[in-house]
Amino acid sequence: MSDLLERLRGRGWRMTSQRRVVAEVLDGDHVHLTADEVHALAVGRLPEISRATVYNTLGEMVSLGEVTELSTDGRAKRYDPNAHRPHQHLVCSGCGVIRDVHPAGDPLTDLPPDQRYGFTVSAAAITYRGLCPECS
Amino acid sequence: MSDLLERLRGRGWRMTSQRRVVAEVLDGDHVHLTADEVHALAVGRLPEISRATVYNTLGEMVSLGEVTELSTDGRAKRYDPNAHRPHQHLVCSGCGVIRDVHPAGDPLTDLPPDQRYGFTVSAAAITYRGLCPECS
DNA sequence: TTAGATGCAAACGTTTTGCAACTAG
DNA sequence: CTAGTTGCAAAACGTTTGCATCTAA
Repeated sequence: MSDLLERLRGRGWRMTSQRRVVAEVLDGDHVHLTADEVHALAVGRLPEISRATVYNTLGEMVSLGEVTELSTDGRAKRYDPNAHRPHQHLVCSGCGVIRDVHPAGDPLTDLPPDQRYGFTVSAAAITYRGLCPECS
Repeated sequence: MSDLLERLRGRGWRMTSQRRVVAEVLDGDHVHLTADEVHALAVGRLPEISRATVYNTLGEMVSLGEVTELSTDGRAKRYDPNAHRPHQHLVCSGCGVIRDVHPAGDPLTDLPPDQRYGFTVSAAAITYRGLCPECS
């Protein structure tokens, strides 16, 4: 729980029941959900919410920088409500579930300038892959 | 160039003109291509090759472990023929182009056992993000 | 009151699949 | 000869968009 809703409110973001429910669903869970999973859970609280609104809302949260989009698995994107605290991801190759992990050090500092090829490097993400207890 | 074709032949993989052309196109280029880009280049050498065959062939190469699939950007997957030599990726947020980089150290060793949550961790990939010289 | 959010359904880009024809071994 | 591969077209999948309606501020 990282108070996503508070942060969005604090930014003066126009609040609607749909947006609140999307934020609550995303923030309440510690695994990272796909857009469709968010929609399924949101429907439980607000039956008339549409898939398009969920997609649009998630996209806006990403643009605001309050949510991170994870394209880590080959299938649907997953959304991470924990955009402020630096962390990395542990992905199960079997079921696609994602856990946050916090290895030591900042990966950005490990890429020497002579390996940046003129790029302006601004972020680094580490994805650890393996099998979760259930899948192994 | 990493002799992808040789490796595939060495595994007794049934060789056809389509498969050879896909392997050549993928291996000949140092940027990492999308399936559609591979198809476009393959058509230049073998006009009747179909999109489905390119997709299937790339998928098989991935299953064989000779090619790595990169879902790094929100768009189409890209394919990396260099599945042996350990390396990381530098992705342009503007145009999606991907470069190989070789930072020091093995990221796997940076994830302590108490952060593995029962997972059998087998791989770690670092994605550096930024803007390439053309996009910045 | 009104700029902006919603729901619907249709479009979109990427990838997979069913099936008959073809071909490497 | 035959198991495995191909091309085609259509379907599947995740996601985005156009537009009329509705609503938070």
